[in-house]
Amino acid sequence: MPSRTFFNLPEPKRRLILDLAIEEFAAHDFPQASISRIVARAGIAKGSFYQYFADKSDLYLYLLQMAADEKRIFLQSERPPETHSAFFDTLRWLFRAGMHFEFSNPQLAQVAFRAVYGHAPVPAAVDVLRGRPELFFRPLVVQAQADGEIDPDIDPDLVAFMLNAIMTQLGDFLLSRLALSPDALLADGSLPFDQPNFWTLIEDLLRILERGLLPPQHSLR
Amino acid sequence: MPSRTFFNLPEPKRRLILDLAIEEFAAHDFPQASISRIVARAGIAKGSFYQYFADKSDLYLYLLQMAADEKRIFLQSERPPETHSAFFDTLRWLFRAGMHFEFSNPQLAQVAFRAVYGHAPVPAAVDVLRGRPELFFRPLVVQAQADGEIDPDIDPDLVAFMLNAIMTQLGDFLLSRLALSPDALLADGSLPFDQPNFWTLIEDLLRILERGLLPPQHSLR
Amino acid sequence: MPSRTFFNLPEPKRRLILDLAIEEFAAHDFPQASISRIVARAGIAKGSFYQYFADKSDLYLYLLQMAADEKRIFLQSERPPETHSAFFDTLRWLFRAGMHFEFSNPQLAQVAFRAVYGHAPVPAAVDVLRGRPELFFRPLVVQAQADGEIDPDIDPDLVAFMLNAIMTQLGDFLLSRLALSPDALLADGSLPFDQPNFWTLIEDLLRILERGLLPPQHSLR
Amino acid sequence: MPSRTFFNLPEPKRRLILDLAIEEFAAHDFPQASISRIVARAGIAKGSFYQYFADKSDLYLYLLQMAADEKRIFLQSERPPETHSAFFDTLRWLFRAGMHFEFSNPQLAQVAFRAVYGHAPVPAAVDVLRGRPELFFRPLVVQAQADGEIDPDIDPDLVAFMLNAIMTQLGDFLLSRLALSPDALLADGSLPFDQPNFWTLIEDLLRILERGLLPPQHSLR
DNA sequence: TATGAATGAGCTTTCATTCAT
DNA sequence: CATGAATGAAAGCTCATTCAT
Repeated sequence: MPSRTFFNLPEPKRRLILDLAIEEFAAHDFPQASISRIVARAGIAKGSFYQYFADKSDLYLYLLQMAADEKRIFLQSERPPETHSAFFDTLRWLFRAGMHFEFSNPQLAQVAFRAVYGHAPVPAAVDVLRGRPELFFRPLVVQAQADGEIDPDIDPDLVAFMLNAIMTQLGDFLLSRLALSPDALLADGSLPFDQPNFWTLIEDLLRILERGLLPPQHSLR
Repeated sequence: MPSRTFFNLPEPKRRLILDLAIEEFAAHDFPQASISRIVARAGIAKGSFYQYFADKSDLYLYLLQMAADEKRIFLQSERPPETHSAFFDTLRWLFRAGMHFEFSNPQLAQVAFRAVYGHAPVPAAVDVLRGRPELFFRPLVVQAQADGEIDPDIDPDLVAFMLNAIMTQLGDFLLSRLALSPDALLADGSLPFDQPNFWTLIEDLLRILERGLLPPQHSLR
Repeated sequence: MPSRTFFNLPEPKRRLILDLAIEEFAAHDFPQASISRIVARAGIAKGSFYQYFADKSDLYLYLLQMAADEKRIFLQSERPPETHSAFFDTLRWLFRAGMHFEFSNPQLAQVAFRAVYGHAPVPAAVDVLRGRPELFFRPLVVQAQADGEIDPDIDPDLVAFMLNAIMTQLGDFLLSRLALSPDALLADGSLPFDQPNFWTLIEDLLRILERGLLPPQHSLR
Repeated sequence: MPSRTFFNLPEPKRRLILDLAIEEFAAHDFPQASISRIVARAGIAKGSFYQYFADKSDLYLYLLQMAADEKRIFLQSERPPETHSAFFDTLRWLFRAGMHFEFSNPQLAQVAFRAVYGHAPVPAAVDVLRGRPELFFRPLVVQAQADGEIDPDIDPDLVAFMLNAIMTQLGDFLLSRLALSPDALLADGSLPFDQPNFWTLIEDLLRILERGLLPPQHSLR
C-alpha cells in the first residue's frame, strides 16, 4: 500500500505519477518496468518515490488493485433489462462491461493482462486480479443449468474455463479484427464502440456460445 | 544456431545444458532468463556457454525451434479415421495432439507459450511458433464453411480466435480440473492422459463447439 | 557530458576521479582503458561512476574536451610583439604555447595524442582536437606565401605536413634531449621551461625552418 | 621466436598465417588484435597456434622483426651515384628507400607504425623497431657537419629528430596528398610511385631541408 | 603434430534500494 | 517531506591461454 504521504500529494502530482507508472507497467512486464524511468519522467527524486511506495511491488500491487476496482465498477454498472435468458443476458452484459473497461482504460487493462499472462514473480499480484473462472463464472453456470438454460450434462468448470479464456483475449481480438492499433486509440482517445462491427461480433460470439451450451432439446430462436 | 562444438558434446552433458536452459526459459521471460544461472547450475564455465551458443538469443531461438519441431512431430502423428465431420475430426485431433505435446514436454511448451504471450523482445521468436490463429485456424474454418460443416454466416476470424483462445489455455485448465500440479507431473514423469476425465472433457468441449458452430438447420446427433 | 551529479561533487573527489581517469586514458588507448580500474583506484562504487558519466565514451569525450579547452587557453595567451615576420613569429608562439600546454598537462596532452594517433574508435574524438594539419597550418602557410614570407613555389600542404609532424613529436624530443623523464616531471611537478637549452632548441628549430622556407632571393639575417 | 614447428610448416600455410597476422596487427593495436580472428580466418585450430607461437607477444615481436628486416633490405639496396652532396644524396636515398618499403609492404609498415605510436604494452616491441633517430640519423648529421654540408652550429640531435619526425609520417602524407586510399592500394596492388607528383614532393621536401640546414654562407643552387 | 573443448578473469553497464542531509 | 548521491550485485559477453586426446 502506498504511504499516507502519497495520498496527501497534490492531486495533479499524484495523478501524474500514477499515469506514468501505468504507462510503464503497460509497456513492460514487472521485472522490465523501471522505477528510474518513472521518476525521471515524473520529474521527482528517486528518494521521493520510496517515500510514497515501499518498493516496486508496492506500486505494482496498487496498480493491480486499481485495475480490479475499476473493473468492478464497470461490472456493477446498470444492467440492461432481461430479454429471454437470464444467463446469456448476463453474459452479454459481462462481455460488454468487460470491453468497456478494457477500452476505457486500455493501459490499465494491459497492466492487468500482463499480470495474468506474464506469470509475474510477485505472487500476490495474481491473487489480486487473476480471472479465476471457477470463482467468477462457475456459480453463474451452475445456476443456469438449474434454470434449464445450459445443458446440465456439461461440466460447469469446462464452461467457466471457456468463457474466461474467450473473455480474457476478446479485447485483443476485436482490436485486430477492426484493424485498430492500441497506440492510435491512446493517441486520439477515440473508443472503438462505434465501429460498425464491434457489437455485431460480440452478438455473433454470444450466439455461438448459446447454441453450443443450450440443452439438446432446445432449438435456438 | 548452436555451434558444432555443442553438438559434439557428450550426450549427457548436452542434455543437461538443454534441460536447464528449458527450465530457465520456462520459468522466466527472455529478459529475465539468466545465462549465469544456467551455467552455474550446469557446472560449466561461462566461456564454455559462449562456445556453444553465439549469445542468449541463439540459445532461445534454438529452444523455440525445438519446441516447434517437437510439436510438429505430434501433429504429424497418425490421424484417426474420419467419423462424421472432416473439420471437427481435425479439431479433435488438433486438441489431442496439442495436449500430447504439452504434457509430454510441459516445460518446453511453457517456453513456447511465453514466446507467444510474453511479448518477447526477440521478434524472430513468434515467427518460429506461429501462434497466430488467423494463419493457422482460419483456413480450416473457411474450408469447413464451404463444406457446410460450419454456419457460413459466422465470421471465420471470430471462430479462429475462439479456437485459439481455448486451445492456448486448455492445458492449464485440464491440469487444474484434474487437480494435478505441474510440479508433480515433472517429478514423477507421469502423464495425465489416463486420468478418468481427461479425454471426456475434451469430447465435451468439442461437442459444445460443434453445436455452436453448425449451420442452424442441422441437428447434432 | 557528465551529469550534474558529477559537477556537484565535492571538489577533491571530482578532481581525484578526473585525475585517475586522465592517468588511465594517458596510459591506454580507448578500448584498453578500464572503468573498473578507475573506480577501484578512486574507491567509489561502479554504480557511482555511471551516475556521473553516461558511459565510457562520455568520460573520454569529456577529457578530450578538457584537453582542447586547456590547449585553447594556452593558445590565447598573450602573443609577444612581432619582430620581423608575421608567419614565423606566429610559428614561434605556436611552438611555445604548444610546449606550455604539453608540459603543464603532460598526461592530458598524452590523452589527446592518443586520440589523434591511436586511431581511436570514437570518431567524435578527432573532431574535438583537430590534429589535421591541413585545417590548422595550411591557411597560415598560404597567407605567408601571399605575404612573401614563404617561397610561393612550395606546396603549402607539404609545409603544413612538416610543421605538424615536427610539432607533434617536439615534446618528446625536448624531454629526451634534456634528459628528463616524464615520470620525474609528474612526480616533482617541475617544468622543463627553465632548462638551459629549452628555448634555445626551439629557436634553432625555427631558424632551420625559416631558412628552408624563405623565398630564394631572400637572405636570412 | 616462433617454434621450429612453425618453420617446418608447408610454405603456403606458413605464409597464409603470417599474412593474416599482418593484416590483423595492421588493423588493430596490440591489445585489440585477436588471435581468435587470425586462427578462424586461417582455418587452423587454436591449439595449433600455440604450437607455433609461445603467445600473442611472440607472434607480434616476430612480425616487428620481419618489418625491421624487410626495411633493412630496402635500405641496403643499391645507392645511386652521388650528385653534389654526400649527405643530402644519402637523405634522398633514405626517403626513397623508406617509401619503397612502406608502399611495397603497406600492412607490415603499418604494424611497425603502430608499434611506435601505439605505445604498445609490450616493451620489447619498441626496441626492435622504434626509429630511434639518435642512433640512425645522428652519425650522418655529425659527419655532414664535419664535411661542411650542414651548419655546424646546429644541434645534431635536433636535426636527427626533425628528419625522423618527417620520415615517420611521410608515407601517410603522400597518400593523403595524392588522394590515394590505403585500401585501394591493397586491392589493386598498384604502387603510388608513378603518380605525377610523388617524387616531386620528395624533392621539394629535400630542398626545404637543404636550404634550412646548409651553413649560412652557402647559397643553394 | 594437430586438435578444439574448457577455462575464468575481465570487461561495461543496469537498477532497485538506502540514507544522510 | 524532499532530495539525490552512493551502493553493489547481477547481467551478457570476450579472449588469451591450457591441456587431454
